[in-house]
Amino acid sequence: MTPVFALVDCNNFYASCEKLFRPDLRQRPVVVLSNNDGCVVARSREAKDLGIKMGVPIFQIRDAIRRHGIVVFSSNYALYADMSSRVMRVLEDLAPAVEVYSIDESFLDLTGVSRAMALEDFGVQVQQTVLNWTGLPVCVGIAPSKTLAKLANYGAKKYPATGGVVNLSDPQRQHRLLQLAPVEEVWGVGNRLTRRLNALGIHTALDLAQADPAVMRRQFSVVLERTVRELNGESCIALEPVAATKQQILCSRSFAERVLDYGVMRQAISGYTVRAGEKLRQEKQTAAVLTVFIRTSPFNPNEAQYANSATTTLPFPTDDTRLLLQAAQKLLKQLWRDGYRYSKGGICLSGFHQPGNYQPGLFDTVKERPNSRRLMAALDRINRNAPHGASGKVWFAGEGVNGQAWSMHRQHLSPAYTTRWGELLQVY
DNA sequence: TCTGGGGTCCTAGGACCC
DNA sequence: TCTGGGGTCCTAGGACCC
Repeated sequence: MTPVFALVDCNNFYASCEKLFRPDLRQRPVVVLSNNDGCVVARSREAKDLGIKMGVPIFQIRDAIRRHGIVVFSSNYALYADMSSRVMRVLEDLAPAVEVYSIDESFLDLTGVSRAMALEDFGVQVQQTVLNWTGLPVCVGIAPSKTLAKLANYGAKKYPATGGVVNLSDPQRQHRLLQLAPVEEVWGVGNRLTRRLNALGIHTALDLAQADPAVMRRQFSVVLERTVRELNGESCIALEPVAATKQQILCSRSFAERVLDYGVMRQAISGYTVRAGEKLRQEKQTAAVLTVFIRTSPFNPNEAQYANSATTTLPFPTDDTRLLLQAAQKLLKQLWRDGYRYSKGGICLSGFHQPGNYQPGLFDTVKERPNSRRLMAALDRINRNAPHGASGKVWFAGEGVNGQAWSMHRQHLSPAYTTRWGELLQVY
């Protein structure tokens, strides 16, 4: 049976989440900022229509914000993650198999559904149900490959006459949309590839679909060959309903203010390390490799630049924050150079093993401390149940105890409407 | 003055093996 | 003068995604 995929994608997801709890903003332009209130990462329809570009630094559009009364939010990931899981639960109710692809997108397996009902009707039903049950608008693209389903979704968003549902099962409709779509809209074709493809005279998705897969493989890679095949309706990328286990865990932040002091940097890196350890234990993994990196801002060419990273292999894979902290602090000491205005730092864990599933070397003498497992579990339990803010939490001294000058700016944060009792929406 | 965070996969090249 | 062939594994870097 030929496979059928749907891509369901929330419209302007972060902006829609913010609007959901602020009916007064229904017709107003809204933007959501990245961490640290740095740049624009989501825009409502109205903000897009005003020409606000994705990724633009906030300080460059201060005028437009004032002139048009654009409403600005800091990103509120607790809210978005919660709304996301609500949407995904609805989709899981409706479709036989779901692959959660990102915070605001899922692929559905609709193979065989057309025997029961028209695919367009199914798409509309998905759209209506998600809207009714979560309040969030979505678009649906349906096609015989994931790449075409993405493109169908692009069509559904781009052309309002579609009502937000596009079914590309029919080859003639495929052909028409491929002709209209610029090649950079194809899933897997980014900036660099677009430039190289344009140079070869490939400008539309149709041009790419008609290219020779073997030539694309030779000149580019097996990835692009697959894209070409997928654009022709040949499914090469399967639905993966079960999320693959992670291969790395990264924790990094830009600092609210430039860091010049080693002690401050040490606190920041320690904080990221603690957070990475929590994520690691959530994943039920242990890590054997740890990388620390620090850098100055690359945006100011007049300033002295320094960016460097250091990696170490731990004596054995561990999820014990104490050992991660030791390793991270040692690496930071190697990396640190006085006299720079650091803008960002972070740590990355990799080389994962399942706990207890590791073959030590014959002459290894170091072992996990006996209380490690229970201590970390207790730590996680306390911090998970602690009220928000520092009170009631336990932490490592290395994270620092007083005001953290490096921690994020979030000047325009909305309440945690759905995840904190104290911040429930109130209706008078 | 001010520019996000967290991931994945592929490839080329070097080290090393017999 | 003239120095093989075939393979694996690892890593860094580059591309992509949202």
